[in-house]
Amino acid sequence: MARTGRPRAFDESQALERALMLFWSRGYGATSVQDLVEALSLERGSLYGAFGDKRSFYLAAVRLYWDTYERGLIAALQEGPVLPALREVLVTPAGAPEDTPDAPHGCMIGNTTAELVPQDDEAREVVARAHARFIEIVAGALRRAQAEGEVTTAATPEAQAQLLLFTVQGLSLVSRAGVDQAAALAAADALIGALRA
Amino acid sequence: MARTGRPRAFDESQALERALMLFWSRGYGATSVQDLVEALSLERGSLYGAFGDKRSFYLAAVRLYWDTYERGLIAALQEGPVLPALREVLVTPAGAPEDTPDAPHGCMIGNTTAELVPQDDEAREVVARAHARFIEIVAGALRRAQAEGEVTTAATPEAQAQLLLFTVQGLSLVSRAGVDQAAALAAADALIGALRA
DNA sequence: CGGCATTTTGTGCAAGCGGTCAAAAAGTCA
DNA sequence: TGACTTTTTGACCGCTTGCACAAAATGCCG
Repeated sequence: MARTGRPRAFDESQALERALMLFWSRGYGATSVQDLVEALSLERGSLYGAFGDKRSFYLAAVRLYWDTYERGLIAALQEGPVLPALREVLVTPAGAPEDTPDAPHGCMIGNTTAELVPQDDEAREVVARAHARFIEIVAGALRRAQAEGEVTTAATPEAQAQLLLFTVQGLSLVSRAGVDQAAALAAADALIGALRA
Repeated sequence: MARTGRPRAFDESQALERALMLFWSRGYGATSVQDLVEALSLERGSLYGAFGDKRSFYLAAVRLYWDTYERGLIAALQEGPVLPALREVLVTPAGAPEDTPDAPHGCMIGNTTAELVPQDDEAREVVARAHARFIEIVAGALRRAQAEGEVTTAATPEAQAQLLLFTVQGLSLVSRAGVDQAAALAAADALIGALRA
């Protein structure tokens, strides 16, 4: 049932994707509902009808972001040597050319942490879940890699995964302010090297 | 000359300190001028007269934050073994009790990076300078420690310092969303251990 | 074809925002 | 004391914000 009524005039998931890009590049506070209305080419009322208020909309975008990221992370780690894949994971957020002013910067989970988490419990949950999943996935891969002798057993896979979470979050954050590309790569290599058995 | 006119009724540097606390705990966007007026117990006009607009005020607070941090960093690294001091530097931002809702969370440089840098060149400068100084100071200490055989020479001091910047920024960011204290310490130890010669 | 359910559209609104300003107050100095 | 300079004070402004709502539009189903 419930298939009656006037149909949507816009593609909901595509609108969410565009909203994600806006929120990603400008942040939550700096993106006004007006901006969204213009960028998505729909009216205010439609937006509120489809996605609820601005906060819900933003959180939906963050969830989309994380789902996408998580899929990529799992795919990157599921086979082959782990360290090169992890190096790629680390280095990717630093790779943005940064010339276009509206290009997304940094990791959206990190942005959300900084801007929303202090006063928004739902945002905190979303972010905490993302962190937990990251550690779960990466620690799993590291455990395999330790068993195969690829990664040092000087620390537990969980501690190593936690360290990687810190590093990737820090790297993508620091990158927003501009970072010497070569220096960032050297730092990533230093970490990956330290994990090698 | 210039000693005439009605004298200030408030302590400017103390006001700046309180403003720092507010901005630190709530962020830029979530701190309204009204909040500042109430917390500092002065009127709107006085605030604008003394500090200029909200952005300038915030940036002044950030500079105060960094100056304080930098002094502490230099003091911590100037003598004795470097690695324990670095461990402390790493771990400190994770140590906040987190119970009080208005307690500052994370590193204010990191918060500024996430919230202001994308659209504020002056903020970007302040942040970039802080990053550069951090690396300069830490790399200097690491160079000494490498020479004394305390720290591995598997990577350059600069790369190691850059890695530490990423990690401390990431750790303090991630901490805002709540982090298992023990896990954070384990990760920090994993990194410090990896730097040991 | 005609009710029905739903979305679209665009206007409207109260609240809060950052920021300004003119008058009163409070010192200094001749 | 009385001009002069600066700060305080609190009212005020225009703007933008997130959000609500009523009327029109649109497609489905009996």
